[in-house]
Parts: sequence; structure tokens; C-alpha cells
Amino acid sequence: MKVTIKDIANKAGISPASVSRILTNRGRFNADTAVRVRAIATAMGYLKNQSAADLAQKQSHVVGVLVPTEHTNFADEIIKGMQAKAHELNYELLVTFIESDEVRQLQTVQSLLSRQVLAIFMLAIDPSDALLEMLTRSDVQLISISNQLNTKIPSISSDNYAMMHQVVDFLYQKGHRDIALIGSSEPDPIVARLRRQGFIEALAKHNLPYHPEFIWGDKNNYETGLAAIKHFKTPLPFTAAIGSADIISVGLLNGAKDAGIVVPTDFSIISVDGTELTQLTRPPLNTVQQNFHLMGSLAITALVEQTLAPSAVLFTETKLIAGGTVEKIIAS
Amino acid sequence: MKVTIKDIANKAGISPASVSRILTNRGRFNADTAVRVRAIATAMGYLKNQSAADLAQKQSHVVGVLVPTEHTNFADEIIKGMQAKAHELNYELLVTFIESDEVRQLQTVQSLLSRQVLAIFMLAIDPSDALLEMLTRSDVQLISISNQLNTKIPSISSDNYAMMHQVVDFLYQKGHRDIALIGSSEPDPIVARLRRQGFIEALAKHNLPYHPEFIWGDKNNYETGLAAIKHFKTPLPFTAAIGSADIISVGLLNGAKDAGIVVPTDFSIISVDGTELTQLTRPPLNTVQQNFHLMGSLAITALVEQTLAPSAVLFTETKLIAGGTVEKIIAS
DNA sequence: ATAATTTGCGTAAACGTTTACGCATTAAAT
DNA sequence: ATTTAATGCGTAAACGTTTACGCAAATTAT
Repeated sequence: MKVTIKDIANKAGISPASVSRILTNRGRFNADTAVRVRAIATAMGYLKNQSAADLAQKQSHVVGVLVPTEHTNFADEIIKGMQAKAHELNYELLVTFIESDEVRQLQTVQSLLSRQVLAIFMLAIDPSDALLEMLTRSDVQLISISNQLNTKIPSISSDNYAMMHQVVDFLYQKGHRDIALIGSSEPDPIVARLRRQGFIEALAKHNLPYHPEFIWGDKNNYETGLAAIKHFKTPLPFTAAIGSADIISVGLLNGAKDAGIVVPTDFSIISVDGTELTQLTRPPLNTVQQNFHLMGSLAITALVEQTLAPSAVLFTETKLIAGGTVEKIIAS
Repeated sequence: MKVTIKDIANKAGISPASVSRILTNRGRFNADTAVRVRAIATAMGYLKNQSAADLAQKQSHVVGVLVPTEHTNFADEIIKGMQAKAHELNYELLVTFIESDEVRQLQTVQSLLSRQVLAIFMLAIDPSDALLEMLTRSDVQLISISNQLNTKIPSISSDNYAMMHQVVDFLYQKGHRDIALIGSSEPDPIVARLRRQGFIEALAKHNLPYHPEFIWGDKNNYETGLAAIKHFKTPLPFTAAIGSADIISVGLLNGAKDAGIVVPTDFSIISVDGTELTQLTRPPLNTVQQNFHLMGSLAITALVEQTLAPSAVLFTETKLIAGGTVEKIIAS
């Protein structure tokens, strides 16, 4: 039998209202009865029914999180960051994986919405039009994390443009002049576009030649990395490649190994993301690391404190992590 | 403004009760009004407040999932399996990462419980006594997944004992006679015990010598794998090792590489778990693969259909996956 | 044509909280 | 010793659903 606020009230000889006031620390109550009531509550093993409370208060302490079914490596980190902050502030996370099938997507979001979530966080998701329509029509707050959207949805992410400068600068300084970018060729997603743009302008900044065909591959997965090596054949026409996600970089590394290309002697790789995965390869990957944990906790803070204007973009720092896949070469 | 059942009732000129009956497909109602009401509902963009419904029905459609903060590689798979089934049956998943800090653990579970979850699934978790106490004192249904507990909690997992036979049989058939088991030396967790026992008895079955010191390492992490190679030094006293988790096996592989040991020529590795991680190494890891997805969906089915007796154990199949880290050797 | 059954729907209470309002009682101010 | 203010708490309504119960109308059976 679940013990309710009424049971406590009976035992304490006061009204449920008073118990509620005491337990929520709101309104006026006597300090002495308070300790008594709290003692009774714990003694009886009382657990507040948060859903009932939310209903009465017409507000929610649940935030929904949409996670793509694929590359969940960094999603984990973001979620952990969110959760740390969320629990601190007494919020709950309703984490939901979202498949590629659109019908199921809509169902999923629908059931999220019917849970009266306060907000929905989209992790690295490029919502379809139908999904976007459904989300904006409901009045939940939306925040896009690790992605930027061209709509009125605020986002928290790395500065993808600046990040590519950081990477290209680093490779340039290591003597690389012919550089490829693998995994951001798709014109549509904003992140890919920003990275391409940053990449191209960083090349220009250093007076490096820009080969459009060196931006290759659209999917952020392992196969893209493997396929890139096959596509460009040995000897590779560039000395270094940027993998636009850790899993791509692993593909590049393995693809190179399979093709008899020695990394980093023959070919340098630097990865974008910097999850633990980069430490599991031999050699470990050089990488520009994004602060996913921070993105997560910032998202919660922004939500709670309502500090994020619609269509605002909040950037978190990226930093270069040393590894064994970039070698200094003599500039040709 | 959120549209409620009352708004629909007003518009349709009937009572909220009727709308509820129609929308939930329960009780008696006229088929014609039903289509009319449903049309109005979608036109108005009605979304049921599931929490209110749960409150009224004194039942929950939410199941809580406890996920350890570490090795979440296979947890992902389990969760996806659960989610697929759960959404099909109109249940929601409240996924929560659980840290090692005990105080925060209890807080976390407390807030899960205050969400009136129907059940709590523990993914590969060995609950502390305090946690177990708290969980069993509440009357939520508990199911342990990918782990077996010595308590009254039913579990769904691979048959860890049989799995070790499968692995040892395979290695034996490949000519290996001196085999190590890395990552299951801790006496406490049941899974580790079962694996040790299966390992030892499988060795005995083949009349292989049992070296207690060949069962080494307690933590299921990358460092354990690396450290194992350092601990046993070159030349390794065994020809093959079983990594008790993919991440351990990667550690073994990298550790071997660092020590100049060639896999599989000098040293064979077979991994337990079989997540995608095993496909990312060079060579890819041989592995005995667990069916995590199935564990997840079975858990939901078992919950909904109440087919799992307390302290029941449900096994899912494991299968050997070919890779490049086990070589046939001439038995000495 | 009457009785028996079925159908459709409204009324009202319930789920476990919160909270505006107001009434005593006590404490502080004059 | 009054007046004023502050304190503690109870009453009752509200949040958005569901559901037992019952009543009238419609349908079927006799």
C-alpha cells in the first residue's frame, strides 16, 4: 500500500495541506510540527508522487531527450552532463532513442509530449520537416545540442567553424599542405556546412590550395572512413585527413592499415569529437575534443534559468588532444 | 493553451466521460460519435496527459532503467531492445545513469520511485545493500538484465556458465591448451563467479591444466586489459586469453601490440560481449556475442505479461563470431 | 404490445498533490 | 490594554483523467 500525504496527515493529526506545505517547504508552518511530520514521513517510507504534484502545479519536472540511434558515443557524455545538472535541480530525464523511420519518430515524440515534458533536447538531430512541425506546434521548449538548426530553436554546440580553423592551423603547422575532410560533404545539415566553410576558409587563410574533391563522404559512420581510403586509393593524394567524427577516423585508420598505408608516417589523421574511442586505437588518434559534458549541463541550466533566447547559439570550448596519428612532415 | 478532454467534450457537445471512453476505446459509445470526437481531437491537436491518466488509473506506464555510468557499450543495445518493445506496448522508458557514489545512487533511485515507475530494470548492476534494501522495500517489480543476482530478483542474461564452455571449447579445438581469463577474478559478483566456474569446469572437461593465476583482473575496463599484458610479461605464459568484456579485449589487444606481441600469431584473444567495438580493432576480435537486444525486449514482454517468476532466470542465446584474433595452433 | 435486454451517455467521485483564502490564535507594537 | 501584524493551519477547489453507477432511449425478444 502506497503511503500518501493523507496517511501522514492522519498520523500527525493535521491536514494534508499542512503536510504538503511542510514537505515542499512552501508557505507557513510551525517548525516543530515540521520536524515531527518529516520524521513520520520517513518512518512511513513516504515517497511523493511526483506526477500528481506536477499535475497539481501545472508544471513538469521532466525533460525529454531525443537521441539518434546511430553514433551514440558522444550522446552518452552529453546525457551524463545533463543528468548531473538535472538531478541536482530535481529534474528528470526521459531519454528516448529515435529511429530513422519517420512514422515511428512521430509516435515517439508524441508519447514524449503526452508525458508533459518541460522541454525537449535534441542531440545531434536533424529533424525532418514533419517532426519539426510537430515539435514547434506543441509549446515545449526546444534546445538543439551538438547541432545548429536554421530555425528558431536555440542550440548549444561547439563552434564548428572555428574548430575547423583550429584543426587546419594545427595540421598546417605540422607541415601538411594537402588536407582532406572526410564526412561532411552533405550540403544539407548545418554542421556539415559550417565545417566545410571553416575548412575552406582556413585553407585560404594559409594560402593552401582547395580541392573540392577532398571533401568527401556524407554519413558519420565507420564505413565512410573505410570507404574514403578505398575511394582515394594509394598513394593518397593528401597527407592528412580530418575525420568529422571519431568513428569515421577509426574507419580511416583501419582502412589505411588495410591498404598498407602507415599512419602517421605516410598519412596523418585527426579526429573531431574526442570521445574515449580515440584512445582505443593504435596509435591513439589526435583529436579536437568537444566538451560534451558541458553541453549537457549547460542545456539544463539554460532551460531552468531561461537564459537562452530563441535562435541563440551557445558555444562550448574545443581543445586539441595529442595522439599518435599526426606526424610533422617537411612541407613540400 | 493545452487542450484537454473537457475542451473536446464542449466542442462535441458531450461529456468528458464519453470522450474518455472513446479515446481509450473502453466502455460503450456510439461508433458515429466516436469518429466525430476523434476528428475533433486531432483537429484541436489534443494530446493526452498520460500522467493524469496514470494517476486516475492508479497504474503506471513508465519503467525505470538503471544504467551504470561505465561501460555503456552494450547497455545501448539493451535499451534499444527495450524501447522497441516498450513503445509498441505504449510504455515509456525512464533511463537513468547511476553513478558509483552511493548517496547519489539512492537519490537517483528515490526520484525514479517518486515517478511511480511500474518496474525498474537494472542493467548489469550489482546493487549495494542499501540500494537493494530500498528497491525491495518499495513494491516495484525488479528485473536484472545481463546480470544475475542472488536475491529474489528475476534476471535475464546469457548463460554465463555455458558461454564459457562455448569459448573454451572453441579455443581447445583451435589447439589452445593454456588459456587465461581476464576480468572476472572478483569473487563477489555472480556473473564473475559463474564465468570462473564455467571456465574452470570447461578446462577440466578437456583435461587441461588449471592455473588459478590465469584468472586475473577484476574491473571490466580498458585498463584491466592493458595491465594484464604488463602483469604477465613477455613471453606470455598462455597462448590465448578470454577478455570478459569487449573493452578488456581491446585493452589486451593494444597491450599486446605495445609489448611487441603479435596477435594472433603469438597470442590469441577472444572477447565476451560482441558489441560493434569488436569490429573496430585490427584485426577484428573473435567474440562470443550476447543478444543484448533480445534481452531488452524480453524484459518488457516479461514485465507486461508477468511471465517471470521471482528469482527466475531467463537465458538468451550466445553465439561465436569469427574474427582475426584467434589462430589455430599446434597443440603442444 | 409488453417485457427484457442492450446501447449511449451523463453524473460524480476518485487518483495524490498543491494552493488561494480565511479564520483563529499568538506575538509585537502602540 | 488595545490595535496591528504575524503565524499556523484547515477548507475546499483545482489539475486532467478514468470509471462505477444509473437512467433514458433504442433495440430485441416474447
